[in-house]
Amino acid sequence: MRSTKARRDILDLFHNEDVPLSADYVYELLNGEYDRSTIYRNLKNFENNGKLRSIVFSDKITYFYKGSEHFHFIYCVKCKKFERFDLCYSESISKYITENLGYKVLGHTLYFEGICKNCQEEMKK
Amino acid sequence: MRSTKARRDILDLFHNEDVPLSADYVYELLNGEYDRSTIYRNLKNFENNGKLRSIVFSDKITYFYKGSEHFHFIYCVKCKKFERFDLCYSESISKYITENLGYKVLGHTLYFEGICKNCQEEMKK
DNA sequence: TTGCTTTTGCAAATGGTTTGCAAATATTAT
DNA sequence: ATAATATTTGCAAACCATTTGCAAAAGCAA
Repeated sequence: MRSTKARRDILDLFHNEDVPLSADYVYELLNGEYDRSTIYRNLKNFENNGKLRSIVFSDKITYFYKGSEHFHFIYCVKCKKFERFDLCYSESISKYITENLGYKVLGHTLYFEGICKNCQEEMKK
Repeated sequence: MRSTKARRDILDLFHNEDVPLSADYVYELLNGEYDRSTIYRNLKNFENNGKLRSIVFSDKITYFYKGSEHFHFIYCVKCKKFERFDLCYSESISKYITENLGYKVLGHTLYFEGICKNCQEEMKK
């Protein structure tokens, strides 16, 4: 895979980013400097070589995040923002699935949806 | 909400079904007797009144399942079938999110992906 | 059955994502 | 550096699950 300006710019966005980004949001963060197809293609490339991971929420949009760590998200259905949390019981569930159902587990997806603190305050007004 | 043949036929499919069904599969199971828009509209109706729940997998297709119970799924990426499992630690995670992040939790999605026993055998051949 | 409301089928629209292709850019050998 | 080769980009069109507008059909109460 060659190093191009588009790829460097896209990947840079994720370095200090803790929450998942959609292709469209990446496009906007880069001020439309690259075509959407370029963004989509490269996000997928990064996912294939492990630099990014992706998750699909109930809105059916793919969100990407750094592939180096393992964590999960809670999504506020009002303000549409994510927050990260690290608690995860996947290992014990994986064990259960492997031992009792015989699967070879490849991965899992876990996310919560709710209303964040700020939005709860907003709604009281 | 009125009782129509379409609604009765659609809902009947879920009574003895343990795994999630897509709108398209519902359409096929009913031999194309109803228009896809009818299927889509009614699945969404059922979800709104609690008769069904839905989950979106990484394929971005909405799958519906009986709303009466709470359970999760493991999906075989080879044979594309689901299997249900009931183990879930969502309550302790919910508690964590509520107490530490201040969210009001509305729901969660948890699924695993892997390769089922049969497909593992197949792959050995 | 009448009259009113909801539901259905059809066709067209939607929207995120993908793809074909020619032009532009990165890499490699000269 | 330069030319030769392979990859990547931008553009426009295609995809595909899902949604929507609208007129005809079906459910339901009186």
